[in-house]
Amino acid sequence: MDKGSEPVTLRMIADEVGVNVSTVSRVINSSDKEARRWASSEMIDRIRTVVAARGYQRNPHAASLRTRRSGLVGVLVPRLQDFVLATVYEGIEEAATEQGISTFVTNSLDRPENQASRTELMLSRRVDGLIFGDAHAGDPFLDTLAKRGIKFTLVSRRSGDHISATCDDILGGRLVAEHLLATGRRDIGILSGRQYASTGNDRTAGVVQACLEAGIRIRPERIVHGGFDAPGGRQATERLLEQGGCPDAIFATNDFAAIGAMGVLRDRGIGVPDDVAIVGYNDTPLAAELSIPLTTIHSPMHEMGRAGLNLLLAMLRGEAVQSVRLAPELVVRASTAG
Amino acid sequence: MDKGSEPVTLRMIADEVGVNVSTVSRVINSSDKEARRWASSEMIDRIRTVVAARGYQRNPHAASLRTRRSGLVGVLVPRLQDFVLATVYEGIEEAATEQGISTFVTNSLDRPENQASRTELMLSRRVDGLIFGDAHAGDPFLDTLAKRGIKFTLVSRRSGDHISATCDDILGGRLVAEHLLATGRRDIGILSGRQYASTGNDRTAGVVQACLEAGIRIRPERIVHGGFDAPGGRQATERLLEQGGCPDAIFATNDFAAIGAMGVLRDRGIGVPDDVAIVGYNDTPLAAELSIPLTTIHSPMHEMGRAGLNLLLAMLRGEAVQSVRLAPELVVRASTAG
DNA sequence: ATGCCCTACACAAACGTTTGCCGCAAGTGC
DNA sequence: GCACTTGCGGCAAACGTTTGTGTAGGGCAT
Repeated sequence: MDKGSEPVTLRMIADEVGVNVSTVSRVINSSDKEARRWASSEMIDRIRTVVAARGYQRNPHAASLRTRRSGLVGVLVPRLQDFVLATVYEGIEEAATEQGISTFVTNSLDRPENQASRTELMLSRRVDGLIFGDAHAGDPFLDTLAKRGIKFTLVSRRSGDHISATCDDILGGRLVAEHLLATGRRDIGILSGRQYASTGNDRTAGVVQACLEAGIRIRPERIVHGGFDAPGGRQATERLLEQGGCPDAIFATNDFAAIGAMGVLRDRGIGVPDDVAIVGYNDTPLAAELSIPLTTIHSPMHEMGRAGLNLLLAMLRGEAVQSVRLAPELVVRASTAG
Repeated sequence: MDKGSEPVTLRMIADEVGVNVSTVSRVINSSDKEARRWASSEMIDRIRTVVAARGYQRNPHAASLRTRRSGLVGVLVPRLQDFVLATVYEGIEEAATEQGISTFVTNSLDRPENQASRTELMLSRRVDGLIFGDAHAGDPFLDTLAKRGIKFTLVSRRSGDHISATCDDILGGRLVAEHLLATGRRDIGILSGRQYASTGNDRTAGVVQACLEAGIRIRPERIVHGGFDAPGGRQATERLLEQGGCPDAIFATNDFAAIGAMGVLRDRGIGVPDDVAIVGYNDTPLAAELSIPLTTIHSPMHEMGRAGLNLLLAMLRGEAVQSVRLAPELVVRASTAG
């Protein structure tokens, strides 16, 4: 449309219509019916057509300066390379676009110093609120943030009583345990992920609970921590195997960690699923494409992101909100067959 | 620091120091030496200390309104879930943060209507420039954008004469061909990716060139198109195999497509690398963890992102810039052994 | 005719910066 | 003694919105 020319302003269209900018502003920012409070029907039409004809676009800086709202939210994730968080962010961004707001996203690499500095950076950009995908359990950082009056929600991981949109990971863990027990497995090893992530902790807790209810106790050395990626899964699995015998099932709290685990087992000539069953988590598209298709838990990552953003928006509107817990779903494939 | 109180403004610190806001502004926005043009050394010190003590943060909306520069750049990618583009974006974001600017990123899903609408959305947010990771070869969209005077650069894919930061994909293709030929392969099938992506096209062209120079002609039906993910690679491979016999090597222009290809071969009982060698592209972390570790081309994804942003910034400063072509590197693993 | 309430706008003051220009005093050269 | 620079800083006008308040004119009841 306009070819590099000056952007059209409220005043320009006000002049063209022969009316004050205030009237134009009100008409633009009101619904059809609401606008009638401020202008006659004909005037509304004239303004609307001129606005459309000139291709007027509100200057968001001027508007934000005046209203003290930016329509911006900041998103912190451990790492965007991680398929899971990337998907969650896609959900956030999709919902944000629907609501006419924009998002900044950045990696914290799960390092506290980054979380703090990146948060301040977001705040200096005057975001209206924040979404954290990298919450650390028991970290006072979020508490102090809340005390400063900063609005935020959590996605993927939960922490304390802060509002969050997560998968019901405890239930997810239970589903895994029930499936493994039903298929005759009795000695379950768990790649539990990072100690500070509620995701791995809850999934692990779910397995432990369900096993206990079935009369099976999981020994502490069967639970190992490590990164949520393939190399992390590899290392964790090696530590697991070195600590005395091979379990007959391994639950990786993340599909990528499961892939790393399968690498180790292949190297050692341990058969999957004959010698040991493997279960992942998140139902990554890769899970179905692996040499040995992976049994896993489908988690609503996209929906978690959407919910996280909508919760934040509700908070910003001053509504009382409650955390959202979405349902996981078991997907059985070859890695636990037989 | 400040506990939810009113944000501190330029006027507040000006009043506290007992000086005009203009002076404070100039001191803040100048280097140590430059500031001496506007204030005495003692005054500079006093202003600096008060600014630090009060924790002053410039209001970017007010500044942008005045300067008509936002310090924002928009980034369009096909999909953030894609590891490759996520990594490129990490590079962009990292470089952006270093330069004190912020980025919006959004998915276009490689659909032209999204590219257009998302671009307009970014522009309505008053971005200073754009970075496209989803350029379509021969698409006039970018040309019209350039004609409108909008500044942008391309990453990952190139298109026309627009400034871009890419991997030297033709060279990458040649490296693959040379390796396969050297290890005795003669009949190469290529999963070429999307027709509109220069990445797949250039990589394919590189193979074809190198083979031709070695006196080997690749038949057109050996080149199949498809998605850059695992399911895409699976489908493309199936079409490839149905078109008459199995080649003794398959070059997937993307690691994930290679994984899909390996799935098909496994299903059909075709041995890798004995019956057919497989090569991927990008050297994803997963490549080394697969059941059959994947020979692939390492491409500087992160660096591409950094270069793309720095090129854009140079353009915005009005400098004359040239496209950047980064070097690929062959990584040999088991999938082409023997 | 008076008072009053609508409708349909207009006025103007912010919001917090940046930046062109002006001014004053002290120094400088002659 | 003069004109002239130079150093240091103030003044005020923008940038483009939003929003509280003001106000004409018309209709209505009294």
